Amino acid sequence: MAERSAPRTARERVRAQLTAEIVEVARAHLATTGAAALSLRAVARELGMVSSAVYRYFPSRDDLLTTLIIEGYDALGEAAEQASAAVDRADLLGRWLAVFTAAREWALAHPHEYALLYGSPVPGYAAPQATTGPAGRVALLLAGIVRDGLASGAITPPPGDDAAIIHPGLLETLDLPTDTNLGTRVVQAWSGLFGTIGFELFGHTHNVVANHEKHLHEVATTLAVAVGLPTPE
Amino acid sequence: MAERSAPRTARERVRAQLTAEIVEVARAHLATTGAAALSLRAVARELGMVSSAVYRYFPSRDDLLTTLIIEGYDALGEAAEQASAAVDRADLLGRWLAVFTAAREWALAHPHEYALLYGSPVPGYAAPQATTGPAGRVALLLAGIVRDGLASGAITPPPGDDAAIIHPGLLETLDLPTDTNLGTRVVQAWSGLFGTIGFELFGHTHNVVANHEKHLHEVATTLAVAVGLPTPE
DNA sequence: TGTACATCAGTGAACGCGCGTTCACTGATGTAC
DNA sequence: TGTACATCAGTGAACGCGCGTTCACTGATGTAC
Repeated sequence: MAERSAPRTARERVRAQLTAEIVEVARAHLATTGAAALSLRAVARELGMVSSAVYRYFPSRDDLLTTLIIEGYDALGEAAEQASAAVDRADLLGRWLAVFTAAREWALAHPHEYALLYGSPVPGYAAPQATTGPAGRVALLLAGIVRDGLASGAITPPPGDDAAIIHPGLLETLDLPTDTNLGTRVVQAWSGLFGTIGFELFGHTHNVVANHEKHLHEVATTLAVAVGLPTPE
Repeated sequence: MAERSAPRTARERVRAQLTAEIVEVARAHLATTGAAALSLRAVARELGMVSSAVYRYFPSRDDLLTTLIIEGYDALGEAAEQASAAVDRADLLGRWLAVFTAAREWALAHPHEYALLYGSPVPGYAAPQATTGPAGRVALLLAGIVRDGLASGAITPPPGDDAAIIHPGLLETLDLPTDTNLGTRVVQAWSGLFGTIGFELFGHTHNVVANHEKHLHEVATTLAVAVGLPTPE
């Protein structure tokens, strides 16, 4: 709850570093064993410490998982944010496509982390409140692009009644109107993005899609049209 | 490999029934424990038999999983097919929406089975060839609606180059043209459907979407427009 | 119809494995006076 | 600067658990003559 201040003493510095090392090893194990099989004992073993010692750093296996999940969402979110920020701010479609592409690339580079974030819930694990913030970063990015388009007049919002579909508090937070379909379409784009990535990663489009990169580009473009973004021709 | 003929002797009938019972209990366990934690021993226990006896019916845990997966895809596929067949054949949008709605309802009624089919791959399990057929039933349904629309002239195919994105053999099997974007859009609709369902089921749209039924309806409509289906107004 | 043999279902014990978590403890590092 | 005490990291043993799979076996069911 209360944030620790920056480590002062030597002991605190060592502690912070070892905590980070545990997370790092756990993340590496994730990449080979998968989330459900992630084992505290195996992580401890690799670090040359006895399994009970890990409990000085994480009160339980679930807390270690929570850390991995939060860091995963943050890494993915940051990759998408950077890719989007590298594009001319006025080029809405360019930013939109950059988010889609960056998310896919991050997922391909970290397939097991992706599965931890967007695959089946880990049995016996309930995600705490702390994960919801980082989980929304990519969606926020997409909503931000749409908001910019609205402000500049580039986007003509599709007719609809978001108030009946989307949580009103969220529309307010995102600064989106309640009497259009924009919020619904943004959510659709968000789940469409990760649905497409998931299908590729989990093998559902094996022998179906021949060029996944081009396919995601098409999906992103179609979803851009759906939110009213102007596309060339 | 070679298909068994219908059971003749009493022993064969008993065997077929007990095999079905094992699968049934395993499916029930799935609904409470999740796929990764599904245990042969627990299933045997519930059936009042010793764990090694199950090996008379399934050579390994993975084979039991495979059976569950195939039956899951088939149950979902059948639900979607029946819902679609109940609609006037000429009402393309109606059939389309029926498939979306039926898939969501099946998923809500069988969340753990859904997770087994569309969630993260079970660690250490590789899906055999036999699952790919049943896995495609819903996609085939969507493609069939689009094909009907093409044949009747109701659909104006979106321009594009499916040949560069979709496996050409598949386009041939589905009897779809190679010089449009229809195949890509059908795949997008397919992954968009399960992406949306997955987001709902796995809690990603908690505090985001207030009315999931309406939301899926909107998503389905947007995707219908994307494949060129005529929609009212 | 009756007998001899083959097939199959189910048992019970065992192998070898790994897991999360607790607890009393030793010894090192930090802090207060 | 030196000493007495408190804090903390890491140890090692243990608890209690469940898992998939193998194997030699008993006894019942089916088959061929």
